[in-house]
Amino acid sequence: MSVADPHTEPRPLSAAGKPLTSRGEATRGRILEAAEHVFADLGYHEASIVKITEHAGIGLGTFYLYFDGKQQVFEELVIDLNRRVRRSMAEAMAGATDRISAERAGFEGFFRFTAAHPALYRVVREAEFVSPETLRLHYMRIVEGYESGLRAAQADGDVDEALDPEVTAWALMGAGELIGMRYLLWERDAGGAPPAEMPASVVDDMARFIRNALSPRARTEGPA
Amino acid sequence: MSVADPHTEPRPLSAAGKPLTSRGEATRGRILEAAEHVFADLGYHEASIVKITEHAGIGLGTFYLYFDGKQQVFEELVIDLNRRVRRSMAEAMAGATDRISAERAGFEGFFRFTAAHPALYRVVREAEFVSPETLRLHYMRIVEGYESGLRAAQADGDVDEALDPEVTAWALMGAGELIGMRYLLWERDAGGAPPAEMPASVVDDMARFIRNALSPRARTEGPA
Amino acid sequence: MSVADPHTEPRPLSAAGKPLTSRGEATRGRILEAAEHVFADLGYHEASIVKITEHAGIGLGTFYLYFDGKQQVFEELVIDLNRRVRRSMAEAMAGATDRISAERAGFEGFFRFTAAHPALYRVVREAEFVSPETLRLHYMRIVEGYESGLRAAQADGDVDEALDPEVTAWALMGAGELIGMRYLLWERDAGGAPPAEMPASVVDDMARFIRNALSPRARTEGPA
Amino acid sequence: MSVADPHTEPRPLSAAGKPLTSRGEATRGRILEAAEHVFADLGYHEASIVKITEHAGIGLGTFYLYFDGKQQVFEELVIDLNRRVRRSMAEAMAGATDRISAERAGFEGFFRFTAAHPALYRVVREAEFVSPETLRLHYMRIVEGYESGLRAAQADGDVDEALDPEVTAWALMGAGELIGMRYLLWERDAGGAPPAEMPASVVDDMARFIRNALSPRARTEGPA
DNA sequence: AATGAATGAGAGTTCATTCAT
DNA sequence: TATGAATGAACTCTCATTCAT
Repeated sequence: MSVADPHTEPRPLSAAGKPLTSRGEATRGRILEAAEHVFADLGYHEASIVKITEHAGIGLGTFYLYFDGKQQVFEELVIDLNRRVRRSMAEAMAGATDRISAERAGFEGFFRFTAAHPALYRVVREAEFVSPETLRLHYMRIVEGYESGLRAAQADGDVDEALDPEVTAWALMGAGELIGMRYLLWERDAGGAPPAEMPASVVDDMARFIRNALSPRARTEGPA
Repeated sequence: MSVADPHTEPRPLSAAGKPLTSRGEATRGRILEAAEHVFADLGYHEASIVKITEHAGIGLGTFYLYFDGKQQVFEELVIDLNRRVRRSMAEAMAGATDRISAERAGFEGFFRFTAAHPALYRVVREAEFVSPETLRLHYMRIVEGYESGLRAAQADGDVDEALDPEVTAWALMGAGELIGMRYLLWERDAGGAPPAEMPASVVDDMARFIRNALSPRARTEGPA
Repeated sequence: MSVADPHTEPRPLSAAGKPLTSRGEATRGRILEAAEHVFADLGYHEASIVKITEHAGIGLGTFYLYFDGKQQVFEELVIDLNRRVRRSMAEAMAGATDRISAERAGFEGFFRFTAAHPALYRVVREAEFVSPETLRLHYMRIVEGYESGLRAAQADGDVDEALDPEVTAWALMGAGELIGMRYLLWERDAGGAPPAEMPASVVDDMARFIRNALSPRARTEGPA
Repeated sequence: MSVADPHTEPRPLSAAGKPLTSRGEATRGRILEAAEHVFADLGYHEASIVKITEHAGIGLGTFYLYFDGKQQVFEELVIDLNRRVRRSMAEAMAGATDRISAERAGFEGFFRFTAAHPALYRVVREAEFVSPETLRLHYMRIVEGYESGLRAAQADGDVDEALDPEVTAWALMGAGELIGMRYLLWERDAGGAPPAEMPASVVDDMARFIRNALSPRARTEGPA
């Protein structure tokens, strides 16, 4: 599993499109932090601009100096989240030597991030209010690096050549995401809180599933 | 892929908990139809009771004779949707003789349903407002039959014994669902509309992925 | 304290003004009983026709066969209450020989009734929704007998001739009523419930107050 | 008759609990004025927030910046009314030299206030919706000063020692209140409007009643 | 005589957004 | 650059009343 470079820098502008002073940039940052906190806590619709600005310690009107509205700040947050997920995955995969262990490491990175920000991730997944385009991009960005990684591995003979890299990449992404929802968000431990990290056994089972699915196999049968 | 029996019948009651006359039952049905339409069109939050009752051609107050509120109709719709998804899958799998083709058929049934009701399925997946319990149940119901099918197939030697049936079932569910989102909801054809059915090539690629992941393999290496 | 004869009979008619059959009369009675119960429990505005008919064990529409609406059934109830209050007072005063003890007995009758139906009495007193005319009549009916009783007692030399009978009657009525509110409705005993009867000491204190106010006095001073 | 000091100052806060700017304070004041007008005109239940804000000439949402809801403005109004009643009574009693004339003056102050705001006073008295605690406090505040005044006068020998000061205070309060209702609210003059002030003769009669009730008397009989 | 499904005006309340300061 | 008072459209929900059965 590999992902596209998540280190592209954002370009901070005011809502009117003007470049920001350093003071303005600081205010903008505080709003984003507050927004992440509030959205994760309350979900998109329960969150309100008043709550965000109160949490940020600024006046209500100030919000509109930096953002066009609720939806816009949310979309920005999704884009940022996407960057962070991909970074978490990229870092986890950095030391891997072969394809199979890289895959496993990638998912570990993904699960680690989800476990660290469960509420935030849930809000994004349940995002009727993110524009479909943004949501599609969110997945696309993660999947596209994955897909080219698979292609390369197929060329090296590390991954079954019969698999379509695109469909396979989406399938694995979906598998990983639902596993994350199932074991990190919907599972409650004794205290009622979601577990702090993905159980090792689940990661092992997932890795075995992936290895099965991907590794080249001696074919004796005819085509599917 | 197998699913728990989706043919359990609902028992229509008024909001006050009383049994319905046939006239009442008809009205209730019209509300549900209208609600499905409106939710699919607008999503949960943009939908409103007024829009639903207008669409149903009834008075506003009538809605509250049959449902406690917006959330309750929605949850009822999700439960109904779940029943229909499972029926669609069960029917598709009915004729399959071996495990691998049954799996493929199950996903074809799933994709067929999603393609037929793309907006509705999207609303359910993006469902911050469904109670987490309902959402979890939605997946659980689908997955649990799947899981026991895997167990049985493992006993018969048709599926790799090294796989954990639970994790595998969730992984495949997630894979199928995201594939559905990707190729049915987010893909737009020339006319801007989502495609009416899953392209055959994608189904083939998915089937190959599943066969790889599940079929037993001669093991020469040690454990992962 | 004396009161006008409270034994005048009501004339049961349907909402359309027609005389009732015995079956209809029974239904009407059940509605009135249920209404008293529900109004006392919930107050005027929290009470609803549905609750009343449910309590009466009849259909919703049936209510409108016997009453014009919510307000009408309430006014009827107030009139009935008035009759019962006056009866309770009249019975208490029946055995009294002299004026002073008759006064005391009258208040005891009044307090006894209030203690037996605290919620109902409260609802009537707090009756923005009773037509002002009905409310005025409620007090008038009680006070008018009182007033003529005072006049007679003045003629007999039992009550201070300098007092205006009308003003005095209203003053004593108000005194008694607020004492009732204070010690029966607003006072809560240990268990949180209002006391079941007026404490004897309060009745004694009240009686002393009345005796002071009413009994003729040797006048040595000039006029007030 | 004496009353506890009614000059304590209120501290205006927004609904969110924040201190107000002078502009905010002005708006809040306009809402209160409008609310008093509308409540007095229509009673509690017929009054609505829309009517209040329309009368105040402000937007609907503005109301909720200053008050939590209908009930809260109303309770605030009752508290304010209570303060004004007590002030009116205190001012009337200020010049009185002896107890008896102080009592009379107190009632004159009370009647003057009721005559000036008849509708408002009626709404308060008929207040099923004021929390019982608030209503009880309303009376308590007036009565408690009254009661201690009676005690002091008993010590000085100006008031009959045999009377219980508490019961007597409530009795006189009730007497005065019902007299107010009777002659100021329920009495209509030729033009159909309630009289602008309490007729002097009624005040005289009331004063005589009070003097009788309170002044010490030579006792030759045994206890009541 | 009795029913209860249907109605819709109107209630209280929220909150993203504007704009004068 | 920052503010927060003001706005009003839109929401969910209630319930007295009607009327076809």
